[in-house]
Amino acid sequence: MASGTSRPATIYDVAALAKLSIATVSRVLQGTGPVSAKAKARVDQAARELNYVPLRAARSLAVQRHEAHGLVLPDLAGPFYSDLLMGYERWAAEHGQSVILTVTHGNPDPQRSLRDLASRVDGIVVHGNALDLPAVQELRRAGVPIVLVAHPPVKGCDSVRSESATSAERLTSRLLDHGRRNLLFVGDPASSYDVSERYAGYSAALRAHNLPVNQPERVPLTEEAGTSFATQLLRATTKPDGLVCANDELALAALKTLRVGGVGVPGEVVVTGWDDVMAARYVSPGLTTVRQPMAELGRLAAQRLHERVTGERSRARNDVLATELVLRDSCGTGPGEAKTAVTE
Amino acid sequence: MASGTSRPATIYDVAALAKLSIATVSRVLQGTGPVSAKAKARVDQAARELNYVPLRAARSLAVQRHEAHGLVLPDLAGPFYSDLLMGYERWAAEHGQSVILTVTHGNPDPQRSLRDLASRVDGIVVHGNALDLPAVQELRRAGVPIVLVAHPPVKGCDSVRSESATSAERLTSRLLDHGRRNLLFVGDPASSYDVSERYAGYSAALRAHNLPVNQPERVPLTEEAGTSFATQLLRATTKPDGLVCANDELALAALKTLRVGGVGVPGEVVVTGWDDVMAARYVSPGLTTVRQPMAELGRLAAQRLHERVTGERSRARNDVLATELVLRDSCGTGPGEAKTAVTE
DNA sequence: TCGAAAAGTGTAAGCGCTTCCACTTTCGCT
DNA sequence: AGCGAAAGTGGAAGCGCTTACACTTTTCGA
Repeated sequence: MASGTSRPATIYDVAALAKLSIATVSRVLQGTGPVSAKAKARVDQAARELNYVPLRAARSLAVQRHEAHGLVLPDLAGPFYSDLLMGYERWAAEHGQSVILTVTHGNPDPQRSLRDLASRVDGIVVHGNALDLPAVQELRRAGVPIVLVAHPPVKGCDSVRSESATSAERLTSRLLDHGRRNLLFVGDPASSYDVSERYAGYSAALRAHNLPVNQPERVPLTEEAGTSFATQLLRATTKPDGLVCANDELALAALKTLRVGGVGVPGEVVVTGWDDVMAARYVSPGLTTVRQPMAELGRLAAQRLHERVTGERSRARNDVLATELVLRDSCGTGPGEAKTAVTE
Repeated sequence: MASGTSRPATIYDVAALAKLSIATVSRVLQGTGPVSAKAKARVDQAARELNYVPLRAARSLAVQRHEAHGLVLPDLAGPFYSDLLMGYERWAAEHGQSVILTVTHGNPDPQRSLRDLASRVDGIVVHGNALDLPAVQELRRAGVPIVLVAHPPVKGCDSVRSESATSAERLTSRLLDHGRRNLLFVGDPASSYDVSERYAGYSAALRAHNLPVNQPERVPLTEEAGTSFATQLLRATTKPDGLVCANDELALAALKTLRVGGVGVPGEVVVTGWDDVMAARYVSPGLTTVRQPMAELGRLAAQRLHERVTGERSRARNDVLATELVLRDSCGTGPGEAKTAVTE
């Protein structure tokens, strides 16, 4: 029967109740080593009776393993990181690993959080936007297995990311092929590796069309930045005929601001984003964007880390996952092009 | 100097290098007990040199404390749970607690995940949609401190939730006051405590206006359900003049489907949602909805759990946080009502 | 029927840390 | 100068678990 609020049962309690040694109890519960059916039954019974759960800390200490992964993310805003986390958690649960989350953005003392994390897990997955290189190197020096997400490969670390440059080039080319000649990349390439890749792809497309590569509009990847940039654009005497935005927040805010300001989208200006957030489907016109396989990215990162932790692989791997172009009306070339004028 | 890839340093290594006992090292590093300045300096130096980080498992075992919280969520889709998690993580980081996440939806073996979780943390915060009552009770019996989120109070557990019924009543009343007479609640109240409260508030408003309380449209809280329900509505001979939807996904999908189908919103039918997701601001007309203080809910849950864990409070508390009505054009009574016809 | 191998079990030594207790040194007084 | 208290330090006993190793019992083939 349940033991009320007394201190939780230990392996000794179980052993005593089952009239066996703690060694046998351990063997039964972990399924290691040989045990008689009789012993197993007695232990199982006793354990159930005492509501016994082995204390992780003690087990970890003994086996030198935590069965836990650390996941370091910059943030959780947007569906972006949540999906990654979801995918990760799912894989981890299926493989009996716990996941300990650390968010760096706004963290009062990331250094401390990291050290703390490192001492409770078998390995760490770090999102590129969450930590700078020195911090990652420090972890590596401490001997912690590391997998990088959305970060350029680092010697000795695995990495997992989604393809960016080529998609951005395809996207940009599409706009150019449909006659746009005065595009502008909105968003600061320096804000993350992913964004720099997107800008690189954008630039490549311009070059391929023999157009001069213009400087990006270096603004943060937020709705506020999108709004204020677009507001400013409304007042400008000469406008670009297309905005290739670094993410959907930026794109949505700009799109809406332009529309409200009387600028036709996609008529006068086309707009594209990146990430395919939910709002991209609901805004008018629908936002053309690029979808990344975030959950898959998370799953894969978890798997790669596990391989490292268990030692079943020692050569570093750098995976790149494909993205998907989602064409909607905001780029004026989508499948629903004809509908553009009518929508809403 | 960094120690390469050898086994991580232990407190013995530090003690040896500092020529002191492990007891003193521990005292220095944890800041407990008296130590001479000289000893402190030597230990700090040695620890830095060896890149020493105390092993959590060993510490946990010794002090009988994990300095970690478990957080059990049903899911991470939508901004909803992410924000909660964000708020939680933030508080936890500020107070030196790690957070271990478990997602139940789609979990191959929630039972196992839970037991596992329970043995690595000092307490657990459970979202009401994540676990059923028996599972919670089982945890309680095991003696784990528990805080419930968005769950009706349970004897002996703290709980934190946001106000629902009154907001729903206010929202519904507003529609009724503006002449709507044939409302319909969309979403299954049985799907969660929160939703049942919203329906209760909706019902209360109808009663207060001496209108018969009609049955809710019992559909899941998803975009798909919203779309198919609205599609069906388009074919119906007689339509409600307002949809009070249980969440934004439902509302957005319905709103868009109706619009595309030629039904005027908010002219013929008003629509409201719940949660204030990002898309609610970008859809046309803007979606009237209710915003919950998710991050604050997370923060508070973390705090309440901590109070329980540290034993600084033993009487259960049940907190209810206020929500905020966000009036937009979709309900036809928003601040921007005049703009309704012009928008987009 | 007998003996070697296999099966089953217990004892005890850690895993790396904290902390009680005892001990030595230093200090602040009278 | 001398004495009690405080400060500083180390020894050693756990915390709850796993797992070598040693031991006893079965099993089973010859």
